[in-house]
Amino acid sequence: MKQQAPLQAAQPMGAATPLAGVSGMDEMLEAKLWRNPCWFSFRLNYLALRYNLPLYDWVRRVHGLSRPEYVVLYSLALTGAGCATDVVRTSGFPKNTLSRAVRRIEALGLVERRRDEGDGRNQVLTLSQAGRALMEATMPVFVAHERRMLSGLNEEERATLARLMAKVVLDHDAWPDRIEEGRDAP
Amino acid sequence: MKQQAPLQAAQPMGAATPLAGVSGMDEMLEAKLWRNPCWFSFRLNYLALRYNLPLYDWVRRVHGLSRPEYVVLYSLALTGAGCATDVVRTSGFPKNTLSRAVRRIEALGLVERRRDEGDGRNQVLTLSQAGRALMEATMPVFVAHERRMLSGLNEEERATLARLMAKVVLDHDAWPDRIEEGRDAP
DNA sequence: CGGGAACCGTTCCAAATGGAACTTGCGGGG
DNA sequence: CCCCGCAAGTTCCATTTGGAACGGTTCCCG
Repeated sequence: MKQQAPLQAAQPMGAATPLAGVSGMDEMLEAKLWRNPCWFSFRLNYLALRYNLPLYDWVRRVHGLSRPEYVVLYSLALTGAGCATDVVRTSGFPKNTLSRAVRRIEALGLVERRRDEGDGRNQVLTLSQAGRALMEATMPVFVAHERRMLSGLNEEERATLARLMAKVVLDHDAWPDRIEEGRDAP
Repeated sequence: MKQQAPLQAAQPMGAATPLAGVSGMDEMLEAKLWRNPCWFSFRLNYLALRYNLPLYDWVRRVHGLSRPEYVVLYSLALTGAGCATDVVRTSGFPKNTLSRAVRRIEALGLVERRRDEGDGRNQVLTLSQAGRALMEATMPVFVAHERRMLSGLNEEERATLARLMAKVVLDHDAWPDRIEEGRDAP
């Protein structure tokens, strides 16, 4: 095949070894897993994709809701109430996208929105009865898909994974939101 | 605040506990971390977002490449060669999006493409010299951002995280690509 | 007080996106 | 040997997306 030497893998990356015997394994997948200086981001993006695509496609076919719309509902189901900006900060969707999403799910009668007394800029969103019913019908599908994806891990491994990922998330305000132009090597 | 009881958290979710003292902590972020039956997918999506948005915004501003375009280049940098479908399967972008991406980076002289002898359907992509130079200039920025995000973990924790996430990824063909209509409780 | 900065949500519009249909090339069973 | 099915890439086009600019509100500081 005469392939040029790929960029060297930089860091040895811990204990992990290639799992020698996997034969039908996609060559590119293996490279991204084991010869990738950005090992973390690949795992992240790959898993996120395999999680999101089937579920949000299902939500759209069965309930006619887009991903941002469902994300707003989901967020409200967890917190009980919140404003659009809370969802912006915890989901990363741009605020205009969420503004549209809120308008639509309000029109569908899934959420109620009222101005926040005391701060006229905010508007408080809450699930309506219909919204709550929708969430109770759909959440089990999300939970089931997640469990299936994690079924290769035992209970202890899942707990460790949850703990480590949370530890990373909790550092979040040390990260830049924007990377400046010139910097190639900091 | 009179918020309705959120959907119950289903599973106790391992050892992890709320980290009692975090005060300025966003209420919704905390709910999504600690009172979320889909704890895994939230961590996944949140981290992926905080990783992707600044970096791909930077790539676009500084090098004028879209995310799918850069993903193709990145994939080739790791494997040396591959066809568009390999990238589809390891990145999750739809194939028409990647088709456009390949066309553009070819026009920019960053990749070369030739028909695969022996199977005329495939086309083999390889980085050009310019493409390789671009990757060598930009990868360090990606690596640095990833390291910064993981800087709260020590070496051993990072190795554990890498191992566990890889273990999940390697199960990938047991997962459904599509979720069927009727199913609410399997 | 008063003016400027920051913040929330909305609107506008050019550009990216992705589902579906299409083209071309391989392969396997009558 | 020839169809029919399937896989890789491409094209088409309606929809979604998200950057930028805007209006209204609150906060801060002189």
